[in-house]
Amino acid sequence: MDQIELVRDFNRFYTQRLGVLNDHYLGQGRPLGEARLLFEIGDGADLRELRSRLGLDSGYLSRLLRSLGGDGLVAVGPSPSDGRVRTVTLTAAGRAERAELEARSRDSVAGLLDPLTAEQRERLLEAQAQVRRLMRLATVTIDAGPDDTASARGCLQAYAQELDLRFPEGYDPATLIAPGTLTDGTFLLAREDGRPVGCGLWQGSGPVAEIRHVWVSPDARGLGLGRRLLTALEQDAAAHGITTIRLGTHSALTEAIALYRASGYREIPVDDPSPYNQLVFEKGLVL
Amino acid sequence: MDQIELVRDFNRFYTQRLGVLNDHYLGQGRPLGEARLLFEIGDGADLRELRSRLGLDSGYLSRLLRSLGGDGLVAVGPSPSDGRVRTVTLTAAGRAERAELEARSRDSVAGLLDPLTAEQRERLLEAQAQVRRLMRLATVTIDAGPDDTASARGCLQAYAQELDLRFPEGYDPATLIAPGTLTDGTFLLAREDGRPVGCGLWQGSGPVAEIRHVWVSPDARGLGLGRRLLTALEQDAAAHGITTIRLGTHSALTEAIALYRASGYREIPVDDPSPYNQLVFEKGLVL
DNA sequence: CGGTTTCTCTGACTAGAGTCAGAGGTCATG
DNA sequence: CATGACCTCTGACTCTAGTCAGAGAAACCG
Repeated sequence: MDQIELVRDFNRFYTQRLGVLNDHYLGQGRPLGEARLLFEIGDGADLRELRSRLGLDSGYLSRLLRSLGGDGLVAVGPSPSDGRVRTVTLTAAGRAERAELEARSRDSVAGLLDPLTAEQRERLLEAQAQVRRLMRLATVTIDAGPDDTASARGCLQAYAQELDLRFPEGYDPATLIAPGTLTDGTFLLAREDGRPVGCGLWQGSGPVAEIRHVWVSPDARGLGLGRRLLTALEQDAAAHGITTIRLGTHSALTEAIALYRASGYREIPVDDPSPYNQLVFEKGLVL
Repeated sequence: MDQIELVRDFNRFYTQRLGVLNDHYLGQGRPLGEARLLFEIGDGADLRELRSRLGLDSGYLSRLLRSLGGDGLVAVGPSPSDGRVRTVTLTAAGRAERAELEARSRDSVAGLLDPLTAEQRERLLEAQAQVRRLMRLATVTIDAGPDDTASARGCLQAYAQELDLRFPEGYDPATLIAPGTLTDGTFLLAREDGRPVGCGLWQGSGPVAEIRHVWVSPDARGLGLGRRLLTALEQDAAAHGITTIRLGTHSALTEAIALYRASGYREIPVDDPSPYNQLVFEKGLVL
């Protein structure tokens, strides 16, 4: 079996097992759509928000809520801030039912873990975490785009804020590339499910260009996304005729430095106007 | 988050990702039930067999096939061997459609693997295999039962056959415990999705009892099922007042010997009537 | 050979999940 | 205060998935 078949086989296996688990804990009169809604309402939510979060038709949502309301599980009322919007909250009965669903779900998972030894459970969790990290990494998209969209600005701002915290001397946001001024180079934005989770850019017209502002959102760290971004930047630069890439970094950014070294960069003497670039690295690119 | 929540969280993550993958490749007019059927028909199958394999109502299956037949994808005809039974085969168009479904599925998985490096793919596959092994192990049930059911006899026969192959001197099936004669002791049968995948028994009335006939089906090896069976036998014996457990084994069974040593058994001098028991191990039980 | 069992098909239903087109209320704005 | 945008609700549908009861043909068994 090749890799693709192995993954498909695992997917089949896992959906089947999950189906058994889910049928077991949801098999209690309540249709799936309503059960999902009970969870998503949480401590009250606007219908508008629920609709977009669950991707439901407004008529369908209305009907689901009426059904739940008929069983006394939810109460729908006007939003205090906007008279057009309606908010839904769980009643005591609704919270009880949600708690029962939660408990059933927990029980069915507990039943799964029960026959395993403590060490086997650890191994299962670690393997699941590994699968998840790699699948998250695989589904992050990296695309070139303008550096002055809201998402791009958000990433760059987060980057600046983080450096300001991590550098003993702080970080002056004016050091950032001015939005919209990147003409010789490419800005790459990484997204997970549409949400921006990282960025980076390269800049320069000659045979030598510089990589700057490589940043990965805290909740997407440990996936290997920094490396993917770096590789994507190198490939894009090489495709634009760049043969040597440089980058400067601060000695406080130890993980970044390790990544650069592991990616084939070698340190060169510092000759850089920026006070933050305490180390400079260089790598030759081949197309 | 505790272990149960971590597993639930992974399940949510994986179903969501799988949903995206599946919607992508099955999003093409064909309802899920019919698509599944197209796969399961394979190179022709009896309706009776399909029904039991997929757990379908006979009326429902009939209708699904009529719909597929209306699109010219399948042909239903009488079975050559039994006039009551009908067989269904894929037409050329049906094979083409199935191939297209397969290709879409493969493409969507290939798209997932594509951004990963070769090493990351390896790690993903290994982690998936690990998850699968542990989940298989966790869902195997081990229950005490009579040793003369069809399932039990099947396991014991397979055990004898395998020993006959592995022992240079062969194995005499008469050495097996005679079915139905196990009075002092317990026969345990391991099942995966109802299918027997292993067995084992302990026997003896005194404070000392013997574990015999521990066997794991080849397709369930590497899961850790041997250890689960051994532990289950020890616990059952201890619960019946046994304080010392012994077992004899053959020097050709190296994995079994390793398992016994790792499980706290220590070798004792051989004092056993069976010529196959070249080594004897012993372990004290605590309730 | 006749009765019983097995297998398939048909018709009549049900429930869940979701879509679509308005109706009518609420809000922001010129 | 009129207008358009926004939000929710209702009624009328559709499609999928599945259940149930019974009819009719074929096979099996004594």
